[in-house]
Parts: sequence; C-alpha cells; structure tokens
Amino acid sequence: MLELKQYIKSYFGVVDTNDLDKIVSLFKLTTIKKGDFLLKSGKQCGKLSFVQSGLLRTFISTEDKEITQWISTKGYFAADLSSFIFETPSHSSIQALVDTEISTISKNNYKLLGELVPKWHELEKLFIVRCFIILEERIYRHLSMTAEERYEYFFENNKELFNQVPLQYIASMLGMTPETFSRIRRKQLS
Amino acid sequence: MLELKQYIKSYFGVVDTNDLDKIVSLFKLTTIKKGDFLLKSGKQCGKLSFVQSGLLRTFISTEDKEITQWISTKGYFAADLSSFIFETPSHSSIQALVDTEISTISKNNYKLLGELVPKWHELEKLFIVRCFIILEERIYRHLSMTAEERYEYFFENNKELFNQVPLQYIASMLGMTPETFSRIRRKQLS
DNA sequence: GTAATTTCTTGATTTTTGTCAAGAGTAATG
DNA sequence: CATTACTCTTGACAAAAATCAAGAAATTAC
Repeated sequence: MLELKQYIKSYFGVVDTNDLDKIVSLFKLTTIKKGDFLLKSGKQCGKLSFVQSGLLRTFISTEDKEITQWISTKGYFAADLSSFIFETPSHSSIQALVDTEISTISKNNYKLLGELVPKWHELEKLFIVRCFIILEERIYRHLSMTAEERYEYFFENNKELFNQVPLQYIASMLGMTPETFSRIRRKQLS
Repeated sequence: MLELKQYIKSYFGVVDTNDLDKIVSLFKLTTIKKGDFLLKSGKQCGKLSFVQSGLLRTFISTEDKEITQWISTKGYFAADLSSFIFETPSHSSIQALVDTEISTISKNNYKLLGELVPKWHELEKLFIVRCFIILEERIYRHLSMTAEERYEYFFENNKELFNQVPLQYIASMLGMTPETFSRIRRKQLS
C-alpha cells in the first residue's frame, strides 16, 4: 500500500499520520487479471480503485462502438464516480488491460471514512475538484485543438502508454478513429 | 435570494433550516451590467456567483480566438473553480451577456461555511461531484457525436438560449465554427 | 511453433468541418 | 435616424477526418 500512502500525502499535503493509517487500512490490495472486468455497465460501482501497477480502461459501450473515457495508470484511480457516489447503475465498464494490482475501498468503508477521519470530506472535496479540473482541461483541448494537436499533447504527456496499450483505445479517448490516429502517428514518427 | 434557497434545497435535499439560512446569508445580491466582467483571466477568482436572472459567459482567450466554456443561465453557478478553490490566477474570464442579477459569495465567506455549517463539506462535495458529472457527459458527447449531433442535443436541452445569446458563443461551446453552426442550423430549421 | 485472432496500417474515396471573403441582417450609439 | 459596429449567413474552396476495404504485423491460444 506504499504507493497509495504516498499519493495521499502528495495530494493532500500534511495529513495526520493516524488519519493516514486509518484511510489506507480501509483499502484492500487485490489483483485483477488481464481482460477481467472490475465493473460492468448496469451494475452499481461498489468500489473505488487505486492502481498500484498495471492498467485499467474505463469505457462506455454503445450498439456499434466502444468509447474509451479514461485509462488509469499507476497512481490513478478508477471508478464510475457518479455510480459510486449516488449508488446508481453505472454507465461505464472498467476492464484490466494487463494484469493489474489495485487497492480498492468498498462503498461501505468509504462511508466510514467520513466518520473516522475528521477532515475527510475536505480531502474528498479537494480530490474531486482535481478530477473536475482535469476534465475541464480536456474539454478545452477538444474545443480548441485539432485531432493532430490532441495527439501531440497526449503523446508528450503519456509517451510510456503508447507501447503498453492497444492504440485504438488511445484513439477513442482522443476522439478520433484508429485510422486517423495511425496516420497522425506516422507523420510524427518520421 | 429565494431562487438560491430553492436551488440548495432541491440539490442537497433536506438541509437544516438554520444551516440553510446561514448559507444564504453569506451570499450578497448584486447586479452586473451587460458587457461587464465578473472575472478577468490572470486575476484570482475571488467569488462564486449564482445567477438569479440573466446570463454569464465563461471563456478563455487565446491570441487568435475566444473559447466559450460555459454559459450560466438562471439557476447555475459561475466561477473559475480551480482559481476559486486553490486561490491561483484564473485562466478564464467571465462576462455578463445581458444585465444580470447574481448572488455572490466571497472566498472568505465561503471558507466560513466550513466552520458555520456542520455538514458543509459534504454538501460541497456533492455539488462538485455534480459539476464533474456534467463535464464527463460533455466529454462523452465530444468523443461520440458529430458537430450536428452535438448541436441537436444542445438545442433540445437549451432551446431558450438560442434567441438570447450570440450564436457564435454557442458554436464555440459546442466545438465548431460559427459557419458550421449556421449551416447545421439552417438544415434543422427546414 | 503454427493457426487464429486481434491490432495496426495504408490507399482510395466520401463526408464533415474549417477557412476566406463578401454581403445581409440586426443592434447599439451618438 | 443614420452611421457604426456586430452578428449571421452564404458560397466557393481547402483541409481534416471518417469510412470502407484489404492486407501486414503483432499477439494470443492451442
């Protein structure tokens, strides 16, 4: 659970050591095999998962295609936040792209955090604000950049992903077809 | 401040009447004239504004263009959340599109809420989660829909906006040029 | 290690969207 | 009310991106 502790420290700054231990103790380390689902759409998202190692893909399926919303790498969380918080059926599915180690906390334990850790809701708020800002920036890129510029930006910030996951998923996440992705990629390589 | 009270009630469900009064009392009703700025990029966003009546536009300026991120109608909030929460310079500007009545809370008063209202941070969290979900859905539409489909969707849900604001702002918000917007619009009208 | 499956690339073509430029319509100002 | 500034529309064209189809390349499974 070392990674998780470090994450919380670095994200929330000074957290009381006791509180930190309480938080981390409610997470459970598990392993999920490549291809397995952490969450299927329609089910309630009953846990929040922190990636210790490996890769998770969050996506939405429609009749004719899958839209990849997010790829969670080491140090990121994965969940359908809406489903997790409001306990509604999830629209998204989450699948492991490789064998993945995660620290998960169940919704029940998550609720306990509010009681056990005095400043929990404040930390939680900061966490979600950060998620919000990430999405805000992402929308801005969709409004202001071409497919090629979005590729460039993503590549610069996630080079290591390009030889770890099927590129079609990255293409989908960036809002373009695999063919367009491939053509942009060739240009950038040469 | 009636609208604001109703908003809080409907969003957060049962809130203690005392708490509700405390929250609302920290907001101040003001008027902002058409064209005036509520926030300029580079400045810190020092307040959170709830639109009682009128329209606010949140946008980002680049060298050659303006990207409209959001238009706040009656019953919505406006702020650069990142700047407001973390007290950093804002990337966005906010401008009134018509004479607008807003209930604003200063950052200082906002901080007081955490002390005055026991469950504040929980309510705050729920508020931000809802903002997060709105963005998540918006990204999904960018990943899965064409300009025409995004137009359709927005039109169905915001018909009243179309004869209140310059259409170029809606076009920008939907990630298309005014020309494309105009052409799609003609198709839909016929 | 080979067959089967999936993923990626490439070309040809179509569709969508953007750009540039000009003009019409509308609103704002003195 | 006339002039000035926006805003919207339209056309012609260019560029970007999607689609369809076929074949390589890489992975997975037996």
